[in-house]
Amino acid sequence: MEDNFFERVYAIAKQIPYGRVTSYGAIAKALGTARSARMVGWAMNASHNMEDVPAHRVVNRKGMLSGKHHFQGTNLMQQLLESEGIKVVDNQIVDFEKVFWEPEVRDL
DNA sequence: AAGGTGACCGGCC
DNA sequence: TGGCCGGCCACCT
Repeated sequence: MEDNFFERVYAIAKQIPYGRVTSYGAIAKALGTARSARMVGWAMNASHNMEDVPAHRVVNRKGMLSGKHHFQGTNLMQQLLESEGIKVVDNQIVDFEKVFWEPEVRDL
């Protein structure tokens, strides 16, 4: 699966610690393509096949569960986050700044 | 090959 | 984070 860009995104997503979340832009930035945050989201879309990718820990910069609509259950994403101790209210992560985790920038 | 799309971001009102 | 607009990059048909 080392075909392309997706692999990069997955590598970062897998590094997200338990009980922490990050944003698409942060991942994009770590990849060196900060402006293509959209591409990160697109990559996450394909992450449905990758069980190792905790896509539920990836939200937009506002801390809103923008991608929850793409999960199986309507509230699955929120359930997973709360299960990790992250408070979620109205599709928005509470204390987003506190649980936010910035991925390490790895230059390949 | 060209055009459309997307789980976004930043800027501005 | 109230809402709208443009840009940006890779993927798909």
